[in-house]
Amino acid sequence: MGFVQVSEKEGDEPIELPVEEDGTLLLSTLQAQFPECSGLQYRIVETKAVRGVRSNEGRMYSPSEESGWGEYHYFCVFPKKNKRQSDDNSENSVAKTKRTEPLLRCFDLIVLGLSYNTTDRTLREFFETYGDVVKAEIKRDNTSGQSKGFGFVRFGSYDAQMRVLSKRHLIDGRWCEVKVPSSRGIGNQVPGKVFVGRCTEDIGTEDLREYFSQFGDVIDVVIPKPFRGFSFVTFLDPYIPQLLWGEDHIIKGVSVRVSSADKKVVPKKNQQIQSCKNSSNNNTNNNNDLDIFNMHAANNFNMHPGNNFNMHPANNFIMHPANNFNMNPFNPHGYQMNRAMN
DNA sequence: GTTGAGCGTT
Repeated sequence: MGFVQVSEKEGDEPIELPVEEDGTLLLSTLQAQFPECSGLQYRIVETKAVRGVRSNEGRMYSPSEESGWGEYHYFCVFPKKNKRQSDDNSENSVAKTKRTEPLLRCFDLIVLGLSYNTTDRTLREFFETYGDVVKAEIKRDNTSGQSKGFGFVRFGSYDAQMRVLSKRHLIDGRWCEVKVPSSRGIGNQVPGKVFVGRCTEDIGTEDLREYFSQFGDVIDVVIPKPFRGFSFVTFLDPYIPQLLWGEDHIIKGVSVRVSSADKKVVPKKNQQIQSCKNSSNNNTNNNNDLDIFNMHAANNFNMHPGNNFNMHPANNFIMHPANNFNMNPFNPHGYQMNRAMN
């Protein structure tokens, strides 16, 4: 039974580690002393070159059959720190930056229920306690100058924005709420779901899943049959879709069009609704081919253990399952149970 | 000068 001299860094005081009967050093033995270590190196005295120790399936092999580990001082190799963040492919590291960057972007928030006395200035002063206020504006009647009782506020940091969203604020004696404006056009969207237009027939479910996984966990992919030139992709995280719209997405050389997936009104069995296309929604997408989102298997996001929806900082006030749909700050009206469910 | 659910501009 022999020992190998190993130190964390070259030149450090070495520790002697026991080798196995077959002359190999177990990676587990090594990691018992150097937890993050993934391999060993040593320096050739004559050439001053650094060599790596061969390792396979948890075993490290001595440099030579005859002389074993020799008198070398071995030192540890650690995984590169920037590499360790993304453990698989480079696509994922792209995804991570893409995933957080748009999320951190601030936008105007609507402040509802304001006192008619509240001014731009008092509005700003109130929200400055949360962070840097870029803009604070009361909406007024053009002719009279009378406040309409609502306004807009914009923060400099996403952190502040999230702390403010969807909770009540006592401003000038009135309880007000801050929401994402419906003008952002997401009122009728299905959480986590995107409509992928301009698809070609050779773009299969796995192609879609593979491509969109770089932005977040994909929990469902649907290509309507017969083929109609579009498909649907559902993310676990309901925030992902709005990060994707308007961007170029190229799958298999095809520039597909990603937009919001809107709720479709599903006719009840004995109570047919004449036409979905004549319904009141005036969205420009031909994507009203959806199930009602909360009936779809892929959209049971409230129940999913890995769902971070309820964990979002903006959603830290209601944890009751029955309220989940109303917790999304990006949904100004709250989701409603469709009658097809009843 | 009243009221109290909603949704604004560039």
